Amino acid sequence: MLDIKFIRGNKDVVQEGAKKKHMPFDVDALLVVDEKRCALLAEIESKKTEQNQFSEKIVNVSNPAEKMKLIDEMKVVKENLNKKEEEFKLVISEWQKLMIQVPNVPDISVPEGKDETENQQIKTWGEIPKFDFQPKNHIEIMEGLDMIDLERGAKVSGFRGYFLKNEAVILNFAIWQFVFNEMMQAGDFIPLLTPSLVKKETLLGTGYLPQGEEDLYKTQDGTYLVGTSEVPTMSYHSDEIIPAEKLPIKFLAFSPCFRREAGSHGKDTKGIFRVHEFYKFEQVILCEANHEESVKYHEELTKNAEKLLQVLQLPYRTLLICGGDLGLGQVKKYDLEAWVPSENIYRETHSASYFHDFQTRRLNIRYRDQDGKLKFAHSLNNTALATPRILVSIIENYQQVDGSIKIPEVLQKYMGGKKIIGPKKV
RNA sequence: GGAGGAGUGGCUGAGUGGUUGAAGGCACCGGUUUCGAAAACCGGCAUGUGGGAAACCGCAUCAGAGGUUCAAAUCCUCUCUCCUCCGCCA
Repeated sequence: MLDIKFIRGNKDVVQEGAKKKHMPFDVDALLVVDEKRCALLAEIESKKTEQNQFSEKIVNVSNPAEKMKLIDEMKVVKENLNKKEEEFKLVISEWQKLMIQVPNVPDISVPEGKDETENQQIKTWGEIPKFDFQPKNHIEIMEGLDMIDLERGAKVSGFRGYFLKNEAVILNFAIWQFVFNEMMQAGDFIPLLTPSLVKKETLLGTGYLPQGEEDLYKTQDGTYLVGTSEVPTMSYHSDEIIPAEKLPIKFLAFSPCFRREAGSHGKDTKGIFRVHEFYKFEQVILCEANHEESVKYHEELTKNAEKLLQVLQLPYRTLLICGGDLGLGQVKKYDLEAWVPSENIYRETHSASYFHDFQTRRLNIRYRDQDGKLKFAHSLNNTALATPRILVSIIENYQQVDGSIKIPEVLQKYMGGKKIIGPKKV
């Protein structure tokens, strides 16, 4: 959510921002409603002043007849007030509806573009592996080593269901250990194991609702399954005033993640690249309300993730996300994509964005500034690592001609020194 | 799942229809005192929003939403959260 005062004073900036994000939003329409709201509010307030003054009089009058007369007079004032308040209810609900739809203004450095096809590659790292054999995809490799059961996954869980088996499980645990240890060394992150079942407000607060309803699983109790631990983690400090000296607060959050993938029908229907449930370590930062701070930590979060891919020796590239591919609240976003040999392309593994105070305004997360003023903090987040998706890249890049998989060096110590998975004995 | 109890400012805690944004205490900030500190004493101390150059003034806020009333922290309804007891349970 943006500050209405900011919107009033910078209506062109906000409108241009929406345009850059290719989001249909009419700032003028909002401002018309806002004006109505302000006018009605002023009217109601002056009527209430009158009412309050009358109340005071009524209290101080001892003569019963006079008191009755005043009360009768008040009834008229009250009736008028009620009418205005009914009117106001309609206006305010319209206003609120519009307010939560105002897109945050993208940074000046965000490139123009209508959708993901116009994102800009700004960096590549690592050497794309050359195989002297036809590389298999992760499904073939994993099935060949009895590491996955997709058929039974579908039988038990439905479309996009999967079982990881045997070494895949060990590898997965090794990755978690690795990520956790690396990240804990990387900085002052507070490890957090979060709920994955959350209340609606958390999703509104982080900006996943109202727009993203169809991609969320909802329970019969009105709660939702999160698509990322960013949601509970950001909500952790909601409605709080954080002591300024505690900022920045950095979380390394972990949770299962659930996504309906409603907008991705027919995409990546095989394997474990796109699944309905997965696990993710997420980096979340709350910092002072200052653009430079946000930028600084955005780069830091991105570097942390890059470091993990580099240590895993996975070739990747960094994308600067264009306006049309940004979310409602995002100011700027980098995606990291790791190399997938079977498809001969890079595919997304990380997404780093910052929001300024868009989320904290909705979640009411504040701190007291040096000059004693309460301010909404800034928020940012980035993936640390998600499984099983990262397995796709690891397994495909590390595959051997005999169908076995070399284990990335940094993971070996988490797998009892094992250096290779397979090949399967016949 | 059943039966009860509770939710007031940074904390504690009074307040059960009428100058209550809310007593008292603690914490915090300023001052007096002191060589300095502690103690004591004096003063200040919520947030949001509208107006104003400012002083200051209006409105709202006592978990949240709605209702009753001329008037609600106080009465009624629903929701949320917490506590106690019983049942069930990884």
